[in-house]
Amino acid sequence: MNTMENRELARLLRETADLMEIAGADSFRIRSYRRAADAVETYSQPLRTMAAEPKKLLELPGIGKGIAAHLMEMLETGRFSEREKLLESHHPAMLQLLQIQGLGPKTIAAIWAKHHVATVDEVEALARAGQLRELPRMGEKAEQKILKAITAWRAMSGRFLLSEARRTAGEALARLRAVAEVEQAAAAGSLRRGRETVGDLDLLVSGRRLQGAALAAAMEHFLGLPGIVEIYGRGETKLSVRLHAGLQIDVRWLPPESFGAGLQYFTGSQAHNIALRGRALKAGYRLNEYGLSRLEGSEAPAAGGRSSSRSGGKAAPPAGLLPAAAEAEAAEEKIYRSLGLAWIAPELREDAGEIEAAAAGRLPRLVSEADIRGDLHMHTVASDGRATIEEMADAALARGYEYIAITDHSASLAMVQGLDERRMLQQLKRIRAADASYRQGRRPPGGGPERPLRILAGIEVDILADGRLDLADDVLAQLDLVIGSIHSRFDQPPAAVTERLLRAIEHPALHLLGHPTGRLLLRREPLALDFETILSACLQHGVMLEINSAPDRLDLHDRHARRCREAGVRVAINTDAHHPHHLGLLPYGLAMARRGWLEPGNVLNTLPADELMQALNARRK
DNA sequence: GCCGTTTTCGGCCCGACTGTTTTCAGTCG
Repeated sequence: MNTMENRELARLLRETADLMEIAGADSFRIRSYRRAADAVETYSQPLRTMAAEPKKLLELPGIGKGIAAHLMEMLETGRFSEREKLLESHHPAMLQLLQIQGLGPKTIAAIWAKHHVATVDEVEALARAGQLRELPRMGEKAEQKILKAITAWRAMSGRFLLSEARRTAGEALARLRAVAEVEQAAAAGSLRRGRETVGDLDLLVSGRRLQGAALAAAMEHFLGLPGIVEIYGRGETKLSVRLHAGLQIDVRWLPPESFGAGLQYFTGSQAHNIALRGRALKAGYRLNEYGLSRLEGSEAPAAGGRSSSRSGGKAAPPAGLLPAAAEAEAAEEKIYRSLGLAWIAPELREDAGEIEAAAAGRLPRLVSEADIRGDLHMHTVASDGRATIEEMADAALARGYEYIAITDHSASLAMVQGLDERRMLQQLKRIRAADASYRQGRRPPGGGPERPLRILAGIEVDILADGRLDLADDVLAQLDLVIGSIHSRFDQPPAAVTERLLRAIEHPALHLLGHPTGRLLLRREPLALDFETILSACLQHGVMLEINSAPDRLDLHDRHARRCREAGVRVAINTDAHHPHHLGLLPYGLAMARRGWLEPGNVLNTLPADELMQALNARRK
């Protein structure tokens, strides 16, 4: 029986599309493969369950006879001959080269044709030797750019976006929890702290009957997790594996009475733990992963010894990124309390003042999912979204939101058929009509009483190289919300991008600055912009910043979020939803907002609808 | 390759920008 998951099938299709691109295949054909990959990945059921009825595959949008046959081959044999054929004439390392900013299929093909070279290391050597510039339309500047991009790529490789890591952690934890003797299972480490990228996963398990043969059986069961390609280490209490994608997972067993202490210890960060242990020492304690104990001369373990509480009553700890068992956090809380500290949210544990604040009782009341009243950045079929205004509105109602803003792309993002003035005005009419209907009250799709939803009209407008916005002022003036983003030439020097943003901030129509510090994608180096200057310009002009929760990008850094708080510049935490289910991806942006110590008052979309409108209109005066 | 049909072919994905050019190819979104 084949175990290929949808994600794996989608990956093979995408890689094949990449190889086809290097091979110079027809671009529409390539696009079909990519669209099919999207369809496979977002399909709700595992395709392997449909292997018996190949015809059902054809019901998926973007999958026709050709790709259905490819999928059947993969499901039945685990192989994909079309891809293998391409790999005979092309090198698999080319797929990595495509991740280098500025290196595209044409250049990669040209390098191969001339030098028969395809790995990152080899291309780097060519560039250093000044041999890349011998290729047509390549010069010294381009060569230097590629060298820089390789450095940036190296810095990011080996780390995984929070969204990917979180999804994998969810699957891995589910597998552990399926074992009867496992009473507690939680993710610790940088994932729990909500870092934008995660190096590896630390999973902790515990259970009173989870020992001896039961523990060994549980570990064995875990090894059935799809995608494991290597077992690094396998001891009595620890298991280390590597997944296909390269992510490493460590599973650690802890005695039940140490679970809280272990969770604290393995959540880190290291700097936080060092500071905390220092504080413990001063107070006469020793803190390690097994608990907090008095140093000699004193008895009575202070905390971490038996987390007893089977209370079941929920103390409702502040919502973290991954819902760890409430009782585990309660055990953690004991440790902090014993050290004279309030429990510190994982996102804050960076030794960045959180311990002092906890001691003084001045920890922020962090913004949480429950505070968010609406989403102010979403796309529809008018540009590159997958759903209509009404479908997005229904999804928002189902989440209990009070308002949304429809913000499709403007014209210069031509690939997605962005809106020009004429189409924006048509879209505006549709949004106003939908608003008129939904503000009267609607029953959420899942049931429940009728509730009103405000639908604001907006645009994600492109900030051009000279700082102009790419829609006419008289059209922008009719919109409730204008988000300015840069969609091209992020490889401009930081000073040029800063200048570009500053010009846009002066534009009276702009409310929100999207991608304010440069995108943090796996392929990209975060841009070092002059953030202080940007912030003071925002403050002066009443422009706010966006924290974009889209899974492949976290634009604002935590230190920047914290500077927003200090400077009094509001942020909006939006999902950039292209599909109704993207509205549920809020945690990625929230984690960053929380790491930036943001409180509800710092966040635009925690405001009630009336106050939100006031805040937006204030910009106009 | 897929899709839709005015159904078995023709349309689908294009503008901004850079570095290389001297008119435009390649990359990105």
